[in-house]
Amino acid sequence: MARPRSFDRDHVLHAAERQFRTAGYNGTSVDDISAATGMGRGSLYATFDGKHGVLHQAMSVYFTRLAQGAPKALAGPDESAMERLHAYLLRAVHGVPLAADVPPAPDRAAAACFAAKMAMEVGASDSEVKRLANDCFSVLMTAVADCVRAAQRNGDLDPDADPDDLAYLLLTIVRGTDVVGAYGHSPARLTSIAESAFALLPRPRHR
Amino acid sequence: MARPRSFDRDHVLHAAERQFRTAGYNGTSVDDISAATGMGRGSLYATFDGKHGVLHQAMSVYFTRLAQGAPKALAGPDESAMERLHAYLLRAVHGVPLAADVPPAPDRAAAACFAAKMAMEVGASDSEVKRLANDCFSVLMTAVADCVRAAQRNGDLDPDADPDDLAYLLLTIVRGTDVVGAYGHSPARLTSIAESAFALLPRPRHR
DNA sequence: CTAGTTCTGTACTGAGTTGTCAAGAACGGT
DNA sequence: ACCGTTCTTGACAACTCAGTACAGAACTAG
Repeated sequence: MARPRSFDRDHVLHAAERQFRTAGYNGTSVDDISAATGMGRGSLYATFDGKHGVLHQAMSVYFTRLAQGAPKALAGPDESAMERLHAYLLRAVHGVPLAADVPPAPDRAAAACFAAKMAMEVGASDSEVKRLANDCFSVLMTAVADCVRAAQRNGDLDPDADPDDLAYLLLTIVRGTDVVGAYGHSPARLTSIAESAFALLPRPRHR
Repeated sequence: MARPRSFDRDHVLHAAERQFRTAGYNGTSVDDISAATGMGRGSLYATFDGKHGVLHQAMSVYFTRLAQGAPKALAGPDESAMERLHAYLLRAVHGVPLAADVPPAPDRAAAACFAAKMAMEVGASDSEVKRLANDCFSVLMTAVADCVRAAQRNGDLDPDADPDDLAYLLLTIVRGTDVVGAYGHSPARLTSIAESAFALLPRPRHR
């Protein structure tokens, strides 16, 4: 009946995410988004209701990606829960990739968690961004806390430790890695931080 | 001989810092800076060379503030080194205050480390910002690492732990707290994170 | 009091920005 | 083949912004 869309919504929001990540929200104009996505101004406004809308929906897609990826990366048999936590910490060194098949990022500041970066920049004046970022965090929290519980069941972590507290701390470290990475520290240094964190996880009391 | 300045340089840069913190670099216009500082456009350009200059010099002042405050907060007798580390972690919950006598911040996103926030937003495209932020980090690193060494001397921390690694990790956690705070988590939650981190610090091997 | 120097306020320019609109293009049903 | 519907494109007007220029104010040495 009508003319079909000539773009793929997810693909467009993906490109917008990359743009927002590299230049920040206030650092990208609608024309930048237009260039990055290939969509014209008019279509952008009609489809996403301008910059605000593009950001919100891009964050929503990002959330979906996390909600699928994080549990997949962290769920599994109790025996290998510690390995998964270890791998998760080490992967944080390279930042959050745009997609599974895309190399994480050229410069480290653009590799930070999209939700975190937007929350830091405009979260104070845009409560929707804050809410979306919080949703992303919650999804990660659940996945990490579950993995911590698995490690506890397997006797790799102190069963007396509060798994939620531990998960909060681990995610705080992961987000902190984004910041320290933005300072320009080498991947080797970030790896060393991640390893230190892993080494300090509370092991079960000896015997 | 000539007309004297009618403003105090440090006071102006302080006001600019507050503005940049709350609205971000790209979110504040020169007029915003003018309004926040009380200086006219002309004077701003003549004195600081525009927005770039204001940011760089504001960060420089911030660096000076850290370079004085952090060692003061973390240096002291070995016996109380652990207490100082503990207090430092807990203070991070409320963010970095604008000044010693000013309450840290209204909303938590503006309470994050000024240097870190700027590095995250524009560090990728402004290497001077990256450098200044790194300087801030280095100053903190030295102070924290020294305090860790003091705690080790006093037998409160495992002497086999690398003090630099530990300091990097602690600062990563502190910066991560800024991010988690920006998500909107309660101070109680942030305090819990800080306490968890402190509890996991490596104690000397029993006996 | 005057001359010289530095600072301040404001108006201006050119570039860049946002959001809107209308004209045309691509489709499917009839 | 036509028509209604939906999408796209490009242009447009109003506005904001960064940076500059200039005229005048504040001050002091002599």
